[in-house]
Amino acid sequence: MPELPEVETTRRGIAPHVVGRTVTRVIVRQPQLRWPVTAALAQQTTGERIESVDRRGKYILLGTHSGTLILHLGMSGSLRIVPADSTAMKHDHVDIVLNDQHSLRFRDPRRFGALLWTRGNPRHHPLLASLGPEPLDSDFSGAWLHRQSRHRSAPIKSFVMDSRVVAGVGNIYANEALFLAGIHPKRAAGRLSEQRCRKLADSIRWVLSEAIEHGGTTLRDFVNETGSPGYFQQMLHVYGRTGKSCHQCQRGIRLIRLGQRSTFYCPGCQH
DNA sequence: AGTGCGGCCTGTCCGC
DNA sequence: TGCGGACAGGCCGCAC
Repeated sequence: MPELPEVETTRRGIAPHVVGRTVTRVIVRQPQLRWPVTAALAQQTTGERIESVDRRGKYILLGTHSGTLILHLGMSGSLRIVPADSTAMKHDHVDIVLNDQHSLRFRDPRRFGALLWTRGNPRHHPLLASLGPEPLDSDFSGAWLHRQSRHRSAPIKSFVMDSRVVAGVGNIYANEALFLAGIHPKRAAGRLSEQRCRKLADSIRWVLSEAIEHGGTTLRDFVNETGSPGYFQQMLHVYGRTGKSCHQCQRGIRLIRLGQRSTFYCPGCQH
């Protein structure tokens, strides 16, 4: 479910409710997520005061004095602030109970999400260490994209979805950014000019920022920390629009598979 | 080293 | 209405 804008929307939503609070208890109803949620994690987190809520790619980082709780929402995860005594639903796997009678509740039907505890700098954690630049930071640019893509034969869409190239660009926004940049998703990454790389970097940055401003894209069941949906879906140009007419040229949007992922593009606008 | 695929899960939707 | 199969927003880890 959540791509970077949804994760950022979640981060901003929960931050005011968790920063400064202390974890009084961690309730694990279903430990089998992407990696098992251990008793040690619950023990290490309990008693810690949450000092910061950061994001790196699609990871949410809850910082405390002695370590960091790393959260990933996977495909179907969500976080909500709920009264601590509210009834847990079927897929509410973990509650981080806070000292204000509220809980940060992690729900994840497909269980591709993750909760990990790490001491020391979370950016050095194996899962985060090899992530590329943040797409909204200044070190991500057309020049970077151009340099990284030389002599690479992979389709440009797969390339920008590689988290080592740039962190957090998922399927929806990869499709949308390529449309905005006028680039065919199958084009070999290494064959893009620097100018087109610049256009693509700008498009990635623009589409992610826009989506964050609109509270994320609601597909199926994305909801923010209060349970309300995002409004970016109506802004999509290609994602999920197979056969519908292009907003720019009226031709039919096409669907192909690229690296096992649905890939949408306009045959008139993207080359 | 780079590329492409299988697999982890549940829920939903579509065609028969 | 029921059933099987395909598919879904992510990403690690493996084989080539």
